[in-house]
Amino acid sequence: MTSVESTRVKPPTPRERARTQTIADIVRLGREHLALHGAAALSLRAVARDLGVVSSAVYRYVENRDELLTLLLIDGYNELGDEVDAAVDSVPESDFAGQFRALATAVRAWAIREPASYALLFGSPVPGYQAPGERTTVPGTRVIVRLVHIFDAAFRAGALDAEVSPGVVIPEGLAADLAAIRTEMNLAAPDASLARGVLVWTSLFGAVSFEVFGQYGPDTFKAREELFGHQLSVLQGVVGLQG
Amino acid sequence: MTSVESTRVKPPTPRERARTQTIADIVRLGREHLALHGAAALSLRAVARDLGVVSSAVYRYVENRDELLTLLLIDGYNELGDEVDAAVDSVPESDFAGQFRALATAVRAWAIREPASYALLFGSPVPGYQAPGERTTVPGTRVIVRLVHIFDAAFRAGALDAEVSPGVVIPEGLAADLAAIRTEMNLAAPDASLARGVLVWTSLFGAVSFEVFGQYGPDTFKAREELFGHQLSVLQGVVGLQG
DNA sequence: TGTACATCAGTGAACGCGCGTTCACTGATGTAC
DNA sequence: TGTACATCAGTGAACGCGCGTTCACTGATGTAC
Repeated sequence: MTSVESTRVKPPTPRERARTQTIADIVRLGREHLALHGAAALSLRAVARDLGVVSSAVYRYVENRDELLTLLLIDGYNELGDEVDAAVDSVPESDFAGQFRALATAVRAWAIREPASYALLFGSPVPGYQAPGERTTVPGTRVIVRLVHIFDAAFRAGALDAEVSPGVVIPEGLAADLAAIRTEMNLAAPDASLARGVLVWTSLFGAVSFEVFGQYGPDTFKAREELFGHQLSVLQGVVGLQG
Repeated sequence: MTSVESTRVKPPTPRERARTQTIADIVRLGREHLALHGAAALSLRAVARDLGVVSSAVYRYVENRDELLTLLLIDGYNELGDEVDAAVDSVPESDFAGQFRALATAVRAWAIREPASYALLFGSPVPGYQAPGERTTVPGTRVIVRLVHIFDAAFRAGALDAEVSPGVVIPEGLAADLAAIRTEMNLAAPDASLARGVLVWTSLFGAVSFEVFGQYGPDTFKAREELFGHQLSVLQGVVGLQG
């Protein structure tokens, strides 16, 4: 296919650059609209208005409303993923507990800064919209993949206490699920650690969601950063991460 | 006030009974609509259609769209609260771990059965809608109040290990928040136990939300009841609940 | 028990609004010779 | 370098739709005497 080669070799034409820029503008304006009115009220007409263009013009760039939602989903996952990666990368490789806390803190900071995008990614599903797995799975799993790799690296380095509470047994079906995950992600940690890792994952997002979605109420917790920090300490203990 | 006394003494007139029934029908139809199209798309016109009545007629019963949302919110909180209460009450008073598991299992069962109501109560906030605290706070706190009382009763009975991990300290601001909660709810448990109780609370709803909102993906976990049961066992350990 | 009046539920028309999406079109930008 | 044609961005009108809310009204139900 000559056309594929040529698009790689040739620099983008002005028209192509304009097109890329316009799509980026549409995503940006979509996010603003999301922040103000929520995903269910996201409208192509409103984005067109903000873009200074007639409503039918956005159909040159986006197939329909659902595709705009998909673009926003991917954009959100990648922004979160980038910030999480940067935060984790700034901690020494051997400091697994520090990496875990950096990841969690980055998730919380992004969620508080971008509550509408966070709600789109981790809140109630948008009625009538189904994300296309082939486009969203990879960006959508960046945080959990990174988290699992921190735990697994800690285990391989002997920094993960796999015998936190030997009394709890892993039932058969769960063990099968965990075995499949271990194979697919090429992990070394035992069932007990993986299962606890899953709980830490859900607990982290549970804590962030409660805070972002206002479940704590307006007055009950004033020291929210301290609360979150304490929760991280306890979760560290849950998964047996020393530090 | 004679009118107040008379409304208490006299049996309701047919008209009053019809009115009560119609409001109940509106709430029921509102919930169906919620389940099908989500909170943001909840419309008085659709409810009126289902009720077999002209759209303006519902204004005899409900002030506006926001009030219908409030009714649905209260209805959901109370249904969940009733089921949680029934589940906990069916466990012996001395079996604190069993009570905790009964509460958590009831929350999960209700959430899976009523995902749209669960999303309204615990998912992303509805844009443009602010719940009236004076009407929703009491029903909205039934589950956490019940959970805290299980933990506190366990502590008073000596069944709560308050020294689960002595290494973790409670920072000053968080301690102040916890002290206020202890006073207001008349609790006996120490800071460490209360703080861990908060984490257990957020973790419980985090796990349920991930499952109900589809964050686990379609295939990763097939043994979801086992996963949840295991998570409860670990959370029991987190708060130091023997059993 | 019968009548006069008040209360209430429900009607139907109307207001102004925003939405997603299609379509034929104009005019500017890019490409092939 | 210049011209002819193809591609593309954006326009403007239109389609059919549903929404929240108001208002004057009709007719049935309830109440006071």
